[in-house]
Amino acid sequence: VTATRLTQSLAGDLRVVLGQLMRRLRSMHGFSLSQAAVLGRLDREGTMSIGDIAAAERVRPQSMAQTVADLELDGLIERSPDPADGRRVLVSLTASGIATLDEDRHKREGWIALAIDAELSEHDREVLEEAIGLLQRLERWQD
Amino acid sequence: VTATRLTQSLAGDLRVVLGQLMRRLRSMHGFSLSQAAVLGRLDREGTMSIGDIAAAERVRPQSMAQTVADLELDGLIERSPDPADGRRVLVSLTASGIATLDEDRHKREGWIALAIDAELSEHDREVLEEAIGLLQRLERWQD
DNA sequence: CGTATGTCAGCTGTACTGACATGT
DNA sequence: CACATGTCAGTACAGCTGACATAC
Repeated sequence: VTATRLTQSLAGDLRVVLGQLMRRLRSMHGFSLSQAAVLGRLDREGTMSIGDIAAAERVRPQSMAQTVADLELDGLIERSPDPADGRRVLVSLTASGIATLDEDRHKREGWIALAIDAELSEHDREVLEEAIGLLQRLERWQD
Repeated sequence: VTATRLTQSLAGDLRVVLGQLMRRLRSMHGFSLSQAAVLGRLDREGTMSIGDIAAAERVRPQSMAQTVADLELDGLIERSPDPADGRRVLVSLTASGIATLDEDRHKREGWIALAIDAELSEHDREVLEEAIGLLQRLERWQD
């Protein structure tokens, strides 16, 4: 029932590097990490509702509503009611949001992606992809 | 210079699963994740100074001082001056801290370790170990 | 009516920077 | 003296829950 000492070390190393990565990710952007994540996703996937974005980012709708509200204050996204369903709010990038995203990409946005391209071999990328699947399984594990 | 669309997706998936894992880790414990991390580390490595713990967890000494102060208020750890260097503060588990850690292990502590033992094959564990090294390289990458 | 979507308010946890006291 | 260690105060960020309004 008890985890082995070796597994505990592995788990500890994982926990520490997760924390480091999260903090480095946070510190890299002019806007916040959550905001950058939303901008990038809208750019990749186009207009989405708040609930859709929340589901994709795996946070509560209330949390995403706040992030989207912050982005709207900065003029980077635009909200409009869904003509087909008055409850839904459609979120899309503004011209200013697209420009900001482009500009930021040349500096700091997409940092993980750039690091992956610069640092990892093809083999490494395959290992990372497999490991992401493992991490997802761990996250979903129930005692 | 620009990352490929595929790498961007990989990076996005990684970012999302990192966030999920961090949040799940946080929600699993009676005490906070940082507190649990410190208790576990003291148990594995014995008495350490605040600076030592901060370095191992890769956070600033000021942050660790706060975590340690919280644990002291709960009576789970004990602070004592280093007889050999009056600037240093040695931190060790109290009897109550050891008891709390033991008790919690049977419920929620060491959750990642338990999940790894339960969910991952020997091959998976090797992949994870390799991936942790890759994540460390990514974290240290400089543009 | 019940259900779904989004919002408002308040809270917790985490770690940061800058300024400082004290000990070597 | 300078340097190291730790602490205090203030700030930023991220996400949560509960209560609620509105639309289907």
